Amino acid sequence: MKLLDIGEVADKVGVPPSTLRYYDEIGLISHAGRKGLRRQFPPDVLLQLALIEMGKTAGFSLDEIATMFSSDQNGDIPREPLHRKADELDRQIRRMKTLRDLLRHVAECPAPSHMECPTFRRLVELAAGHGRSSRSRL
Amino acid sequence: MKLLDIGEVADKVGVPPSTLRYYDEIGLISHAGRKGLRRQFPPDVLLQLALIEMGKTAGFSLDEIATMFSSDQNGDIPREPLHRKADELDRQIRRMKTLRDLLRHVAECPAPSHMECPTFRRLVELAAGHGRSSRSRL
DNA sequence: CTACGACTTCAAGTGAACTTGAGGTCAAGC
DNA sequence: GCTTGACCTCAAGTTCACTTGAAGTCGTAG
Repeated sequence: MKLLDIGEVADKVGVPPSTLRYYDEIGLISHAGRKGLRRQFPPDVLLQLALIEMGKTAGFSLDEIATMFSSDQNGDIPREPLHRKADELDRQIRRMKTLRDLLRHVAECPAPSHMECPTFRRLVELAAGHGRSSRSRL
Repeated sequence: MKLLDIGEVADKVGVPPSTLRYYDEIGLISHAGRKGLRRQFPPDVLLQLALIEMGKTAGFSLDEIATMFSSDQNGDIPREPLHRKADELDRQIRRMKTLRDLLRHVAECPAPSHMECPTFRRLVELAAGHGRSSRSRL
């Protein structure tokens, strides 16, 4: 398997090398060797970085992301936490859909102030109701 | 209209008063008076805070959230940016759905290492493809 | 009317996720 | 064989979103 220089990885995924070094340092990714001083990464790192980006988008900390996918290192997969994360994601997705609808509404609604628009208030209340069940520190 | 003490607001929305003071300080919310030294908030602040929570969940910074909904202060609503935010949310939602599916898959998949599971790789590649178009700093 | 508890300000501290800077190393192209 | 540019390390700095601490203020219950 041919290895990728840190610069290539950085270019391909669009993150600066400093970030890759940082991820390497905290053990989120790992290099498969060095050429001189330069870290050389296995191609799989591209997949891993895609996962990391996704996880960040979803609001997970690097720590959470690490534990999410480090599960496969030792072979034993803790299913419960993964299902819980998935459920959390589902709730988040629902809230984000509401927010999206809200934004689109605000963009179109002719009401002078959104707080006075019944549609707006209804959407927010709906969203607030959904959110109440799960407190997620971002 | 009856005003709410900062403590009541904090209890109702489940955030500490310190956070409310902070939001007040940066102008994300505003109080309608004081009773002694205590900030008194108009009831609308509850809606606003629900919006803020939603925005945070969606990965927006407090600054972005502020500009998103400060648009209605001066009466002129910049529609374009709102639609762009909504579109960004749509892409994010799609990525989150993929991540959710991924997590559920990982929880069930019997493969020894996820990186070796074709289903897993397909899902990640699919997600990576989606994500490529939009870079969102979280 | 006094004590209490929840608020107040202001400055400083915290943690996450990086970035930047100084000073150094190295492989590749000319 | 020397220059160049992209990497290296390590420490320190930055931003965001708060939290904490010290010292003080005030409305309400007893």
